[in-house]
Amino acid sequence: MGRPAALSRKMIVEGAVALVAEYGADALTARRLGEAIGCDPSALYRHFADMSDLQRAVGDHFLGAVRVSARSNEDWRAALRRICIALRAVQLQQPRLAVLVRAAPTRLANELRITEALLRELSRGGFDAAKAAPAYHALVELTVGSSAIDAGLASETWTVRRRIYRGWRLDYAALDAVRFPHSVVVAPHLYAGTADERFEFALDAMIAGLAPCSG
Amino acid sequence: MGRPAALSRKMIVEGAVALVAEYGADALTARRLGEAIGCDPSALYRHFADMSDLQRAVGDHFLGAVRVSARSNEDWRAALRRICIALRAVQLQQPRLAVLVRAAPTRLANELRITEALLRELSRGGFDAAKAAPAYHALVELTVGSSAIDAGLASETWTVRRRIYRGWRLDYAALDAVRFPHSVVVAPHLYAGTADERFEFALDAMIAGLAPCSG
DNA sequence: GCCTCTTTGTCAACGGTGTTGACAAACGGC
DNA sequence: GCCGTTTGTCAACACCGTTGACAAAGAGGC
Repeated sequence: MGRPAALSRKMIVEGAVALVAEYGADALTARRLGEAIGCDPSALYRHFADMSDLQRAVGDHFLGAVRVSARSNEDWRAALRRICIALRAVQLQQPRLAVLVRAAPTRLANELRITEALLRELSRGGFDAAKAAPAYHALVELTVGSSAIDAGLASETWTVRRRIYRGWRLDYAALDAVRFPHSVVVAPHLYAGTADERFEFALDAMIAGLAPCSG
Repeated sequence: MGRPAALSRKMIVEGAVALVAEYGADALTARRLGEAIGCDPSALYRHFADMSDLQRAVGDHFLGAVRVSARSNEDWRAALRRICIALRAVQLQQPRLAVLVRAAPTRLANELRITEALLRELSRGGFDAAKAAPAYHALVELTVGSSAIDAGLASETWTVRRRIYRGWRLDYAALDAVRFPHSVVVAPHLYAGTADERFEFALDAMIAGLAPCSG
């Protein structure tokens, strides 16, 4: 009953995804989305409580790109590593949306799928329920948190990022060697390589620390 | 020469800090700050490039609360742990400002101080320059990233947080046991305890993973 | 067929944001 | 006393999320 709906949550999310894919997450405003899908901005509020509600739905849509299915002959550590790296890659693609996905578990379809996969691999690694939960939280905090840090530069090109990192290294190297002796010494190695490499180093350390000295 | 300055970066930051301390980081807008310190909003732009520049300065001010000086009879691991926990605590106090501090190294006074301290402790733990840098990045990514995740609820009371966590646990427990078998089993342990406890578990795992099976 | 109820999209508006450009005040140097 | 420079003020621009009143359009009861 009532006036027939010209819009739906699904249609709105699809329009929003297209908008974000083309113009970036900053373009995801009520007015721009309304113009893109041909409706008044306020019509969105008939289907979503507020913009953050819509943003969560869009963010979960992007999580759909994370492949979590088990692969043959893949160690549970390797599987955890692969899933976390894929999760991070998606977060980096849409940093603005990642902010909302990470603020609280959305418990939407794709997030649940990823959570289930991580817990599955931990179970395969011998973690019982009580031990899997803190390990899961540790992995998610590192993965999602790392994405938050690197998201700011994710939209820059590889060349620009390298130049920025070099600038930071030079800044640390130029510090007063009396007040900042260790910073000056380590400066050449700070922000070396890519952010992905730094994350993978941290991830490997975390996985190693979760299951110390065991198979 | 020129008209004498009634404002200064320092005065503005002090006013901004007072504003944030009293009304929260959301209150840190050009108009509200201008009203608080008795100047036109646009005057702020004579001293800061834009609002994010000002926010970085305010964020660094709050980092001043992190005590980094070495303590006697403190293991380097314990020192790293203590500094990271203190850094996280500050970030959680001002989550909105933390967003900017973590986006890129501000290389402002207090951030440099903390960086130097972390590198100092890693050096004490036997890390040479090439090994200290990735370990430093791993610790910062975990610490700052974890803060980002928990910041959303940091302003709630202990009671409210507990209720929210319980709601999430119940949501995971109520999932379809066929599609989400591991989630359902682990559900009672997800978001158990406090966010601080979860972070400290992750931090201990990370520190253990950085220096595996050694003294 | 009509009347009513409910849903849904439109419209205009409110209060807020960061930021900019033109202008005036107030100093130091000549 | 003028001149150039710095600095604060003012008004405005272009946005933002969100809300309340209103109109369109179907469903159900009579």
